[in-house]
Amino acid sequence: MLFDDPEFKETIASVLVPVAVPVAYTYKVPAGQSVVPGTIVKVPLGPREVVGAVWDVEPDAAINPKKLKTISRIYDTTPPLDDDLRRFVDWVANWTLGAPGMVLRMVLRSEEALEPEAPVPGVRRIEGAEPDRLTSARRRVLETMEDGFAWTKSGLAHAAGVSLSVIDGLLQQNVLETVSLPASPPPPKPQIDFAPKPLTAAQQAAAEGLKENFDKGGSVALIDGVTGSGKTEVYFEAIAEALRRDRQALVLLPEIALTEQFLRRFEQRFGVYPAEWHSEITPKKRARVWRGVASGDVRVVIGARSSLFLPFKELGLIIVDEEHDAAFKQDDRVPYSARDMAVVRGHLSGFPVILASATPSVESHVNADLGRYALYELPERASGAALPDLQEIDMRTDGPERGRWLAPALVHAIKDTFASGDQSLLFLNRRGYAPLTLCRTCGHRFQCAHCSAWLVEHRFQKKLVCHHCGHFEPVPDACPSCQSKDSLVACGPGVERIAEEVSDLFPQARTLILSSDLPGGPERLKREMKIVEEGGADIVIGTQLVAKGHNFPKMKLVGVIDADLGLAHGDPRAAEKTFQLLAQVTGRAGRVTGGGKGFLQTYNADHPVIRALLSSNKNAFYLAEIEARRVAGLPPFGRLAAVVVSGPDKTFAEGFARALVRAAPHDEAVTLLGPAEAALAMVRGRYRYRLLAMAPRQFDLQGYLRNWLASGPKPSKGLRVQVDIDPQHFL
DNA sequence: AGCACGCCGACT
DNA sequence: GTCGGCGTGCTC
Repeated sequence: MLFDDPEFKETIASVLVPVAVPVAYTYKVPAGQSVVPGTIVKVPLGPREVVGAVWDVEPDAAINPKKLKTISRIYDTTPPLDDDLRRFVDWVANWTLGAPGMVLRMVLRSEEALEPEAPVPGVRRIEGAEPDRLTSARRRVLETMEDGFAWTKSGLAHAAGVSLSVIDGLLQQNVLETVSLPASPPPPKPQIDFAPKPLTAAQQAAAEGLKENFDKGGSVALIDGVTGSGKTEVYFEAIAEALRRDRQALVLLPEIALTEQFLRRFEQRFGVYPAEWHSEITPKKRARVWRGVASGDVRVVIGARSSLFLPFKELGLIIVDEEHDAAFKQDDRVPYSARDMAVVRGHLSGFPVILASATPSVESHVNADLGRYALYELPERASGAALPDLQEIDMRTDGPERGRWLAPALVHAIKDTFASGDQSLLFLNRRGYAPLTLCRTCGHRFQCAHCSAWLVEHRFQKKLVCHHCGHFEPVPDACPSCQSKDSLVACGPGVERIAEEVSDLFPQARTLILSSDLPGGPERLKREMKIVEEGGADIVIGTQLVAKGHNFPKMKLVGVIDADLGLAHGDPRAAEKTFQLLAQVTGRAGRVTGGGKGFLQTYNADHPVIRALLSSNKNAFYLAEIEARRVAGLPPFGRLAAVVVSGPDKTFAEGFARALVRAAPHDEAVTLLGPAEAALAMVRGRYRYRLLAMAPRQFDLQGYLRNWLASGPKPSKGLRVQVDIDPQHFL
């Protein structure tokens, strides 16, 4: 019988498609062709065709075979996704309660990469052929081509100093012929011993320890080093070790803005630039990096969180720099934490992962403390310069007069710094002139019509702006409520107001504001950053964007205008975020030349975050956080799981959370911390309610949540369940 | 009538 | 995530 003949037997395969469905779909494999798990394919899906990957061959077909469609294309020039990557995709999907296909989508982000690189059209000399007339331009072209190699048209025109039409003329006369140049050659490999820097004793010890981690499969190391202690030099040695072992390495950075200087430092150490991967890479380069990573031609990638899903051929190391940074969390589509998933990928594939930060997150600190992570501390600046001398200014007793924001002690320090020709940085994480405007007569407060936040006055632009949704309106002459004229007062300071006070106090000083909303956009900001770096400003007033990346060699003084800002709101990470931000900012003082000074203006001099900053004792901060959690009756760090439930429907989110509490075993209570991180969610304007639930690890949250989502009341549209759990405990 | 927009469900 | 179907409501 025909159907018993193996030649004619139809084979089927399950294929993950980039769609939010919970299972892989089944397709027929075209006759005479074969696929393996991981093969990248194109399949019909509804009215269109999509790229997916074979997840299983010969599955038990659970669907009417008559319904099956056939795989329309098999990408056989691209290597199939390996077991490790497929396990990783499944793991992340389960972890985030998302569809595996949506995770796979992050792997297959460059459809262009699946095609072999298009050959470059080029030209070559036809042996012996001569042009009818040898003009000087033509002679230059032929001389340039004497080596006999093929050239691209534009490259040749440029090298010979002629226009393209000269080349076209020679082609016309059959002196040159068009050929296909092989696509661009593989990028040069990093040279392991190109220019290693001499290491301090502490750096050397850390580098040695990291090398040993390669023999302990899937281990995690935390490098906790103060600003300027040379963390980068240490993990460069780990990259060198990965390269020695013929493995690829990946460095994750939280922001694109940080890549440029990293690329330069890498080039100085290894002699070549690493491949770059982030959202602003052009599609062509993106495809080239994807292919290179899959073929093994690319050995080191430096990228944003999405590079975690690249199909490395032989990945052997991931480094997460600035591991505490919230930018590693993706909030849309598949919500994942790249830092945590990096740990997972290392664990699944058995290679080391390195987390690095001057201010590690509390969970990483705890993991190191519990011995789950190897800890390497770099306590000193590599240059030997002392850390800045930090002092508090208690605003209750030593504050400025009414209507002023700089305390006398800080003004004095700025004066001294200015007199000795050094720079001062005044840090205030608040854009605009004043965070609140109200009417002196009737008490009217300017509120955003859309989201009820206060409108922030921007005096330069003469606008009242909502920092949550972007809504703005002109500053009116009269109070809209009582019509009184000249009765509006600005309450509290923003950077613009501090700048006003500074110009008043130091009219001779060159003052500059660094804030993301200045007219002129990113280009102007870049220019001004450079001006500051080169010493072209004496007093800089900046928001949080001065905290990272840039080195200001002449910066000798940092004054934090309001150290309490950010400690107040209901975000459970408020203390941690404030500590990290202020530690990074005050760490700038004297970073390059040493001998910096810092001042914290505070009304909460007893707050543990302020105390920890002043004592330069990070441990005091971590102890305080751990204690705060104990006092609040929450499960300790390192032992808990958390789920963020968010959606436009308060009733649903709360019902969900309550059901979660009820479902937990009574002695392992799930704790609710709602509405947590609500501010962040609302900034994005998508969710009105957000709750954070926590449960101990023994409680199967994923299983419970899946079940609940499937059988509970129908969730309103826009509901998101986001898992925010340190996965270390589940590995 | 013709079409813009929003919501909903299917997609193997 | 993306598409088509279908309802509502509005107009050179």
